[in-house]
Amino acid sequence: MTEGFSQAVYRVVMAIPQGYVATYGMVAQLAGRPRTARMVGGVLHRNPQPGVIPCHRVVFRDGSLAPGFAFGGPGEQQALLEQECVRFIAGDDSNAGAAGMRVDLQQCLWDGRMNGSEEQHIE
DNA sequence: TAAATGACAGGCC
DNA sequence: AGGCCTGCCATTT
Repeated sequence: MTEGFSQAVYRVVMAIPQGYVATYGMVAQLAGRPRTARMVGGVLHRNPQPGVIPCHRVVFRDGSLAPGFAFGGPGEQQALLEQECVRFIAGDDSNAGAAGMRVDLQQCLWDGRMNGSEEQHIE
């Protein structure tokens, strides 16, 4: 199996707790390859185990999502994140105006730290 | 076997 | 501040 790296990526993505998001670069680093952010996305696109790997929790370094390459739909990914209590920045509050909907990495960026147990409970 | 591609990231203009 | 270009590295054909 030459998918050792893919396996690591799946494991990391699956370890992302609810309400949190991780960047491709972060996942890559946790997977053991700090410079393979592109690979992470490629792996998720190749074999996104449906229902097993929450690829919607993986976002860009800017907090943006993959444009047009979502698993079920560009809006679907964002909706899922909102469903997990992930805050979104609409660039409407009190900050630099104008800024496509981005995930609030300031609050929901995963620390790469697990919750003690090695498996999270998905309701 | 080698070359091209690709769900990114960071730096530069 | 925003947009463009290049670099990195594993997988695929």
